Amino acid sequence: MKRNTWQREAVREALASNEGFVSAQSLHTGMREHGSPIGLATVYRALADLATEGEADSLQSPDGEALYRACSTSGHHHHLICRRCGLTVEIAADDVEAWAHRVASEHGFTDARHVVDVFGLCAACTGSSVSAPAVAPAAAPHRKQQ
Amino acid sequence: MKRNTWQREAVREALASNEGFVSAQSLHTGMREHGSPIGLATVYRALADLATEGEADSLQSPDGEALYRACSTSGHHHHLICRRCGLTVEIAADDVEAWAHRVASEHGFTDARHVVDVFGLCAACTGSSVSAPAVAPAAAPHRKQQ
DNA sequence: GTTGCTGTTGAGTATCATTATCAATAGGCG
DNA sequence: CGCCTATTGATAATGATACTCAACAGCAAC
Repeated sequence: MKRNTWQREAVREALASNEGFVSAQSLHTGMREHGSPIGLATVYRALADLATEGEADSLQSPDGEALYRACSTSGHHHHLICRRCGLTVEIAADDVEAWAHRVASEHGFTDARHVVDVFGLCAACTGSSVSAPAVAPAAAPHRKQQ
Repeated sequence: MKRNTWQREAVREALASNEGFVSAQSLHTGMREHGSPIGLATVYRALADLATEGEADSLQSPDGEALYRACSTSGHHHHLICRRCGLTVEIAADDVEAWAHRVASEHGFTDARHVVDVFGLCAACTGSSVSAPAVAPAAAPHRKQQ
């Protein structure tokens, strides 16, 4: 039986309070900074569950990190993501859905899924593009500083 | 100055001899099995270089691994990938390019890039879908066995 | 409210991919 | 041929994520 724990709810809320995509790591760090003693493993588990249940969307960042986001639109959709501040807009893309299935079947492929995401600079970040990030860095996805 | 080494050439060839996307790890393993004493770090470096120079395309597998492929089409294009055997077809997608830029600018985003890939089952794999993989597993991207 | 069963948690550890380190090696120009 | 320096590769380091297992905490029955 599935139990209700404050941890799972806390992860859901922390995710919902985020504008854009966040990594499990940074979500965990953020939650601890807010006083929650939640464990890292639990955050990973909760995020995986939410993604499975369709309450969250996930994508792979170019760095190979998995990023998560609580999505308001329940159905299938795609994302327009600011690569500077992480701001995310949900976009419907019926044209693209149709295109994906068409090219798949043209080449004999079946059971087509697709990954379609657009990265750019949002209006705010375009303006302040040359200087340091002007927006809350907490909202931005975690980046490795290698 | 950029030097020509047999290692770099060997990676290029190994990549070219592959139908679909391969991970750096499996490419390295395969090369060693063919008798090449090349080092893992060198394979990573060579793949990163090839990707930078546009001689190879890379994408993140759902497992978070980076996969590489030698692409014949020089310009910008996308991929239709069999999730069973790794077979990859290069597809042009002018419609999608236009769409991506349109939705980006509609939302005030600039400098739009996009990730567009279609995963499915190729004709051969669709036929043998219920049983074990019928195609050469060497051609399939490496998968973690967790 | 108490008890007991069992799903969940979390600290630590393991694993895997990838990158950094650095001494030894080998292009390629003179 | 010899030198300079880019490249290599064995190994260690790093970072994300998954696993382990004992302690804990929902929840239902009493």
